[in-house]
Amino acid sequence: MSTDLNPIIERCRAEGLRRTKALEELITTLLESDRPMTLAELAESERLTNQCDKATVFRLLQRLADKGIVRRLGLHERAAYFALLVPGQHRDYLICTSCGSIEPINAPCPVHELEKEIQFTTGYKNLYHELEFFGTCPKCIA
Amino acid sequence: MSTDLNPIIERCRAEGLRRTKALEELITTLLESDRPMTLAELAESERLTNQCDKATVFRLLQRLADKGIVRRLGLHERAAYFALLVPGQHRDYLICTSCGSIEPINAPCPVHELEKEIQFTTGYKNLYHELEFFGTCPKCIA
DNA sequence: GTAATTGCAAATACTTTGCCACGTA
DNA sequence: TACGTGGCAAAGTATTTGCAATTAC
Repeated sequence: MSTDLNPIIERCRAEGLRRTKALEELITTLLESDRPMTLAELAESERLTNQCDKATVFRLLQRLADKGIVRRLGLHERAAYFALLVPGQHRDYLICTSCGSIEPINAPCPVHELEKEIQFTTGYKNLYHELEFFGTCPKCIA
Repeated sequence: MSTDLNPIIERCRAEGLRRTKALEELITTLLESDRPMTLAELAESERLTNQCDKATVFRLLQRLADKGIVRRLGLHERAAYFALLVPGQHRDYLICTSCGSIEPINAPCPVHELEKEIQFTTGYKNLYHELEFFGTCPKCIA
């Protein structure tokens, strides 16, 4: 990533977070990574392992997610989700970030072209994808 | 879902699974649900709660996932993933189901149109999406 | 000085396994 | 009969919290 540390720290400050060494190192680690990371990976990463406790990293991530500065990926409940795989059928989902409701999307999935392209350019085999939309549902807005 | 139970059971049989009451009820429950479900939801669902133990549901799901009949959603490690949220920047990922490596995708994301449409038709607010491609990477194929 | 932040340890939550009994083929 | 499957209970792993001490502002 080519983004700079300071503007992000400024956003944190604007949200009322204090500028601590742990915060700086955490943001820097995420900036240097070009992919999502787990709590364990972060806590044991070079910059953080001797800097602070895993619980601190956890709480930082929690605050940052609250403020919209990081995002926790996945279907949000702590548990794993399972779905039946019906040949020739593909489902994408719409999930309310407030009440957690999940509903299937009817619209045709616009990703298949890209999927083929990725298969071609990267050499990955057996490609499939997961696509989820998140937002606040009408009930939760009211 | 409008799909029928028997063909799926037949696929299970073809994969060497035995036709048990628990298997039938589990598949039926997943068929009746139009969204992914957690282990706990399944184990406590009407059809299964007095039918079998949670461990049984777990092992069934495990076998079915092995055979490609159900899919476990998400980034596959048991842990939660976190990513920095950079305004104006969106990332999709390509993940190897064998070695677990994650890399960002450069191609422009083809989902924004659909996202707007969903926002319009469903009344959800603050929409965003997550898109991941899964497959076997070239290294793991070799 | 005050409130946010941290470390450490303990508590939860969800997942996974061992072992022996049981049911399907 | 043979081997996949099931129940129950225990172990494993990741997340989350309590509380007193510390630090940023």
